[in-house]
Amino acid sequence: MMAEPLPEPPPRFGGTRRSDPRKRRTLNRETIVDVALELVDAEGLEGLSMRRVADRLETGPASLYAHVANKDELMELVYDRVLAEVHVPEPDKRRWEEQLKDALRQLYNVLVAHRDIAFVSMARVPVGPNMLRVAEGLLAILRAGGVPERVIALAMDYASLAVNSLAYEESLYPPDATANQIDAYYRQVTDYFASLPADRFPNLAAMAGALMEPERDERLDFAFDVLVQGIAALARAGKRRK
Amino acid sequence: MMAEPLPEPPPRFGGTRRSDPRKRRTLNRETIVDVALELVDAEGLEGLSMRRVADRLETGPASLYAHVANKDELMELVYDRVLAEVHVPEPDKRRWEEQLKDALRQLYNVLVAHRDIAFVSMARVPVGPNMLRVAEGLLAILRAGGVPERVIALAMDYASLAVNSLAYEESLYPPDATANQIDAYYRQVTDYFASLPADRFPNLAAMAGALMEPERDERLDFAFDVLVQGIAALARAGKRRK
DNA sequence: CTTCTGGATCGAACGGTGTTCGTATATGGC
DNA sequence: GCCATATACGAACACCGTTCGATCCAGAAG
Repeated sequence: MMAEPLPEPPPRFGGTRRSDPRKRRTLNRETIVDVALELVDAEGLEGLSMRRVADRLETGPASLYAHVANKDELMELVYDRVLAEVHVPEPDKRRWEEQLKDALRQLYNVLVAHRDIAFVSMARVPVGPNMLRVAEGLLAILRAGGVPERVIALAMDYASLAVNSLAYEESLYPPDATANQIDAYYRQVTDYFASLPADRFPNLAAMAGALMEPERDERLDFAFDVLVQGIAALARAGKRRK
Repeated sequence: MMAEPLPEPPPRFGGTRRSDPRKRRTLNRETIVDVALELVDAEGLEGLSMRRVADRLETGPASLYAHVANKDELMELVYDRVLAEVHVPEPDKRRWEEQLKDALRQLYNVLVAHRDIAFVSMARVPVGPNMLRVAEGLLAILRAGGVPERVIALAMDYASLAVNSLAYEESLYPPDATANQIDAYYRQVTDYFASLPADRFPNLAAMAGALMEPERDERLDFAFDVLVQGIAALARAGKRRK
């Protein structure tokens, strides 16, 4: 921890082109990404703008472009920084399904902890060092499990899509919403479904209650179960065909 | 087809507050959604702005807000308009898995045909009349197949997420990119993976080729297979537990 | 037929956005 | 000590969603 920095002294009398010349040469990719991640953590991607990053660094937005190609690249750098928190275990061939599920779940948890950052990797695949590390770890688990190469290729693709979109979807609930508020919203939707004309929407009206019942954790478990069981089933089929 | 409309006559001499008084009262939700969809089809969601919709209707952006709450609502209306193209078949209990897969695939195709419109339903669930109709149809198929209610609730959730995110992901390739360009890009990524240090990334380096090999159609088939097989497996498990 | 009124219309403006341009500046290599 | 070059950055451009208020006019009320 550093001591709280003193407030800025007033500028010299005769006009100041540089706000504080001592501050030069302090800008770099790393601090820019740091600040950008702070903004994302505080307000989500919507709160991230070049101007606000620049403000926090006491400079103008143009200065950032010497270190970062554009906002997209900055977001990808932030995304990879977040992935630094993910740890993928050493593969154990007897438990590959469980390991895969745990790893995906951990990935999900890390993403959700940083608001809607998952959106970044839905727009394009950000190939940063940590992304590579995580991918390497997942590949190791699948290969140790004896999953055929072709199935691995497809599974990696689909798994990353599933984790990222699940995380993104989850992140859209405002983090300060109480369980009561979310519950109230669900009840509203349920009531609406139940109120639909039963002749045109018999199934929707009948299942209104059931549709809204599953809790967050159950939905997640279901999604990862579907994913891993599906991969395992296709792995067996793939091996048989060989 | 109507005759090409004549160009606007020059305004009367003494200044014109209304560009053309005859044109009043022509604005309504439907035409606004029409124009918005045109813009999305032409340039994707990025090309959709209140100002450009207004321009095409020869008015100012403020005029739209009498018919549409905000841009989000407009996008949801466009999304539901797109879903009008989806037709879900009558359920046949013996073929529910195949029917489900076909329906999801059709939904996917319709979404992809309208650029990145799928993004709209990832941000929130747009409950429009066509969304209801499609949901009703999917529910009918799953119920006819004897899938337990709880599994249906979870499956609907996950299926819509999967279809929408697959469609969104696909839509990010610029539609005017040639197969050659996409191929070249893949080769570039493959080469990069292959060039990674084999001591730190043994699996990634070894599988570089295999990872990029699957074609679009195969990736889609895999995803929908995983989804439907996973649901079927959990449906069996759910029934047994009863 | 006139008057009233409430919704539709819409010019102007507010406060933001990403990015570029041109210029100023300070530092590393000579 | 000089200079090339990477960095810094004020200003501006071209957008964006949305709001405010004034204006207009169709249809209801009298």
